[in-house]
Amino acid sequence: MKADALRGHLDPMILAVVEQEPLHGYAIMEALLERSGGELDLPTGTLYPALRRLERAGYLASEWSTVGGRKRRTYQLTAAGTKMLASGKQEWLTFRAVVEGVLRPGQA
Amino acid sequence: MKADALRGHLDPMILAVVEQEPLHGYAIMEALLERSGGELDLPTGTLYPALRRLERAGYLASEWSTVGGRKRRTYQLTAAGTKMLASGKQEWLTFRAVVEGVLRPGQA
DNA sequence: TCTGATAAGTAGATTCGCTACATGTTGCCT
DNA sequence: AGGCAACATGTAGCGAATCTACTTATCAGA
Repeated sequence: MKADALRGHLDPMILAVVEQEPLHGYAIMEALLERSGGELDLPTGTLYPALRRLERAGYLASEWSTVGGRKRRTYQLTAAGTKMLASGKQEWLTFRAVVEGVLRPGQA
Repeated sequence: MKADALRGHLDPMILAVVEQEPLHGYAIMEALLERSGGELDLPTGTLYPALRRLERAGYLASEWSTVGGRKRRTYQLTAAGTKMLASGKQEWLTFRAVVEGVLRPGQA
């Protein structure tokens, strides 16, 4: 999968994996990897800046903790993040309709 | 629809609209607009550079003509472009599966 | 002891869609 | 006659987000 296919779609995906329960960065990476069937293996240089961006934007809130001698920053959805996720899901459906309307992926 | 959602997805869409018949730039814009149900209204500063990029990459070939006193550059798929389109469609399916696996857009 | 997994981060490059601008023709409306 | 919308193509430069490559540190197991 090409790198910039992800552009603009990563944010809602990150929000989606912390929807059920708060997770720390590394766990978010693993969750994305698992939910995508092994396709979405984000480099840390993508994920960590993205998390900070989402926090700065007010969609995530973070908290430090230490588990087994390792420091974790755990992220959870804010109210704004919940709204953002909902609208992100909606925008995905629109986007999908646009691409498929143009691409007609059924046709060989 | 956000601007950079399009990133990496525009190329196969452009190739798709010239699949059936060669079209000139302006007609490609209109075809995209129509097939997307009015959602995909590309600025010329996006489309024309994209067409040149696709030609430089060998996926499109162009030819000048004059119709009704107006100059047109008509683009058609090359053999490489046809292959690229096919793999682009395939990649779209993978991408869609990844996003939907993570997003679960069915869930509110 | 050394490697791999866990954990978080930054710096800098690249890419591409965008805004804004530039140019010219045709045809319709007033 | 004049003006404006639609037709038609293009460039320059900006900005944002993902990437590669690197850094730091702990812990478990071979």
